[in-house]
Amino acid sequence: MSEQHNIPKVYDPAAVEAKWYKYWEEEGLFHAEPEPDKQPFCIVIPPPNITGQLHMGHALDNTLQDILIRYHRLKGDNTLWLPGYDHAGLATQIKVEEVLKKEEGKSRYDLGREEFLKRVWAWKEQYGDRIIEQLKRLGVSCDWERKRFTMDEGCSRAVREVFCSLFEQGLIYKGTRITNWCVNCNTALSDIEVEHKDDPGHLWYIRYPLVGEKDRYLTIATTRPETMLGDTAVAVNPADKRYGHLVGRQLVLPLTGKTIPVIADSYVDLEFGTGAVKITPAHDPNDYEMGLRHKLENVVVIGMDGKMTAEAGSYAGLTREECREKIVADFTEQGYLVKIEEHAHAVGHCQRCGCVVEPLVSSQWFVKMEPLVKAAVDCVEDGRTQFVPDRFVKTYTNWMSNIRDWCISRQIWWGHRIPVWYCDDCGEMSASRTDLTVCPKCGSTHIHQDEDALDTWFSSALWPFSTMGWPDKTPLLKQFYPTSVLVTGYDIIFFWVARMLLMGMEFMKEVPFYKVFIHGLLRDSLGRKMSKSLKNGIDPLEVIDKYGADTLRFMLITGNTPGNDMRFHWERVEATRNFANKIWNASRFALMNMEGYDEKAELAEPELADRWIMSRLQRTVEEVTQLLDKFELGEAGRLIYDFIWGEICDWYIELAKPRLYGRAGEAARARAQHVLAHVLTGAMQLLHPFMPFITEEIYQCLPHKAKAIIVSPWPRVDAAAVDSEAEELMTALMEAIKGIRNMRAEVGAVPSRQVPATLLVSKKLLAGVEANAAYIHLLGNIGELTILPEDGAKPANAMTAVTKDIQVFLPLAGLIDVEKEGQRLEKELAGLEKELARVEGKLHSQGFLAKAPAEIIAKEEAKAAELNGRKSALTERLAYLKTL
RNA sequence: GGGCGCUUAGCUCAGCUGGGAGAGCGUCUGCCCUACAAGCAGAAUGUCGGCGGUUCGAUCCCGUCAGCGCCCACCA
Repeated sequence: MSEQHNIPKVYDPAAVEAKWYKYWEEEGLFHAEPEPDKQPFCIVIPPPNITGQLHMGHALDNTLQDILIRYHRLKGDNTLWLPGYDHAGLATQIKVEEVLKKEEGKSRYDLGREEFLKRVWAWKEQYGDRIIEQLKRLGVSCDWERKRFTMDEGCSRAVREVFCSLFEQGLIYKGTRITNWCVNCNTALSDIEVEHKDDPGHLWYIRYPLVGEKDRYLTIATTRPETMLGDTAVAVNPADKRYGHLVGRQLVLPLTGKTIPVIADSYVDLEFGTGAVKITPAHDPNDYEMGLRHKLENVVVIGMDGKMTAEAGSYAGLTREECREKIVADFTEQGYLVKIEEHAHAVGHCQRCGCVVEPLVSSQWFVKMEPLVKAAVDCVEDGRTQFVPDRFVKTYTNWMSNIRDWCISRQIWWGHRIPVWYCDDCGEMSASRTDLTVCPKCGSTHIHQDEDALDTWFSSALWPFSTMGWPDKTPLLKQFYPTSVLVTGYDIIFFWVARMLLMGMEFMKEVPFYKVFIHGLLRDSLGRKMSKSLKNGIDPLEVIDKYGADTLRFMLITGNTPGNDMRFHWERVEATRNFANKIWNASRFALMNMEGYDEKAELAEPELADRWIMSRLQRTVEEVTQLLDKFELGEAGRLIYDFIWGEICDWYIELAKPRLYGRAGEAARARAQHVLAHVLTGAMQLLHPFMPFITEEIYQCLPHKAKAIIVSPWPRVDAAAVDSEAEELMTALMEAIKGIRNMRAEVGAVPSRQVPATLLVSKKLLAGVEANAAYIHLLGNIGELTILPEDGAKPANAMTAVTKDIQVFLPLAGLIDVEKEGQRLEKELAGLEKELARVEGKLHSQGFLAKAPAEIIAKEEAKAAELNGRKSALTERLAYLKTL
């Protein structure tokens, strides 16, 4: 914008954004060092996956963080936004395996662990920074010098420390039990990585013959007939009179010839199905528990690959699905099938690949949750960590109080390898902070490390302190832990927020963050989740390319409220782009009229518009500050929008034009320039957290003190500049001008011609209106203006607008349609009377007068007086019209 | 089976400590006036989902019903 005479009419964000981002970064303005005597403000970024591409969710999440960060930086806090990325174990491994398959036709097993990991690291080096570069385009002001990675040396050391510490306390253990197994990804999963969907299915009723009794059966109902090959019992409820006599008897397991017992267990629901349940301990979590209670055998008929095992006899080798089909066919053929019912039930799917999760027995590592939960729940319940909005506290505590042990081992290679070594000689199992080569117990060198890697979320859980140098006691930790705010979507409260609280409380003995600011999901214009498969995702980079990052950012945070989902509409992008352009043009206007501006020039006394807009700026600063402190970013944005467009542009600039054009002399011009520059600068500072680029560009062109707006001081409320008197008078004038414009538009024929007008003004404002009559001339396009006290003579044959303090008469003789004007006034009167009736109803109510606060009563009384005044003026006018 | 959210103008949504219903887009009317037609000026449109309750007063608090959506949950 430096070439003031050639400033383009349309704002072009591309060049501006690249220029300022480079400048901020090169000047080190994002960087923070611990400064113990300053108020810290810190956010750790939710680390994006190295496989990631920027999507709208990131754009929203990071815009929110950047707004908070920039706001606090302006407020003078020692502000650190600590960035980094996540190795995303399974996701990344799958991605690299895909590439490997496609390009070389090989699997990871073909390469072997070591070679494969080299490939993943290479992939990370090549593509890992892609999303970082994309984030930069959004304008995020992270301290890139401190960029961390969940698998860098420091974070890995923290992972080891935490693992070993929990292991030593017995809070990490290895156990053989039934866990969620993805037969496609070939790994165990934690409970929350399984997505339950209600799938339409069937309930098959099958009869199991009683041993030694011809034609006597016990009929069971199942949703998974193929697991019957692994049945080791049938259970009934001990209170079930229908089956009491069968408990202890033996049944023939159809198709196998095996015999299994009928057992009694109160877990069984009498109402469901037939009240008799087949028990498959190896393939169902409930049955597994029951198997333990009754010491039943686990017969594994489904393998880790999702295919039937040798135990399945003639069904071996079939997939689960094929086997089900065949079993049902065999049942039917052999007469065991009684009936089939439609039955929708929840089926677990792998979050990553979508296939049906199989509960299987395997040996896995778990974190024992119960001893950790209390501290993590207490700190939220007592408010040491607060959720915004706070309804998510309930979501969090509910989940935490029902939590089961966390399965942390994954049968993958990419990630933190479990730091446990097994001795082949003495059988000792040792967890170690450093790699072992000899068995600590027997000294044998025949040891091997556990093959599995940790759940990605294990390292994410440590992120707020592992990135600050823990387990060392670093200055960074001292200054910035606990962090100030964590910003994330409600969809990862369990995956991440909860785990950070658990680990933070355990290892730091302090909350990891004081606030959790939760936002919703971005959806497409039809309200659908944006997804790759639907191809309905909007690429944030496309929006930035077409409209600029400022526009995307402002669009994302306005018109929606914390924790709620939001739809993406291109129309809203355009509307926001228009706002950016409006700002651009207002600034362009200011600069074009700042020529010869001298900060030391003699200034004329401020006039009404100056006092008014300065006062409005103060109030806007105050409100915006309060809203930002409450995380109500959308409302804050709206207020700034209204101030800039609705007050600076629509009124102040228009009123300042005569002076800016030099028609009132140099001192008056300087005053207008001074005020416009001041107000615009203040508005840019308020807006900077939301729209960093355009505000920097404009700030740099206006007279400024700080080296850049990004490090300028946040506007402070200047009580002396608040001027209620000016606001009242200005409001009255604006009302009158709107009344005039309204009447002119009604008539339609005289918009461009100056017309005379008469004003009757309340005593209180009479002098003020007289002194500022020029505003009415200018914005009402009024020629000769007669200003009289409120009891002055009303002009005949004129249109009338009655406002609180000013009655306006436009003598549009010959132009007004008496009948139409009468209708217009009748309509206004009707609305007014309705309102008056409501107010007076209140004022006549004893209850209201007795119980309402005095200030409300006074307000209602003032309202009644005003409405009465307007009513009599209107009535008078109507009576007059009828005489014409 | 629990828990939560939403229902406000034609559309998308604001409206946070209960006191005269708002914005953007769209629609209609008039304007290329020396910042901006991505603009200016004006207008129209709402039993704030239904029903009860609390209150002097409810879009806002409580209860209930309805519709939509989400999350959690080991009843085959």
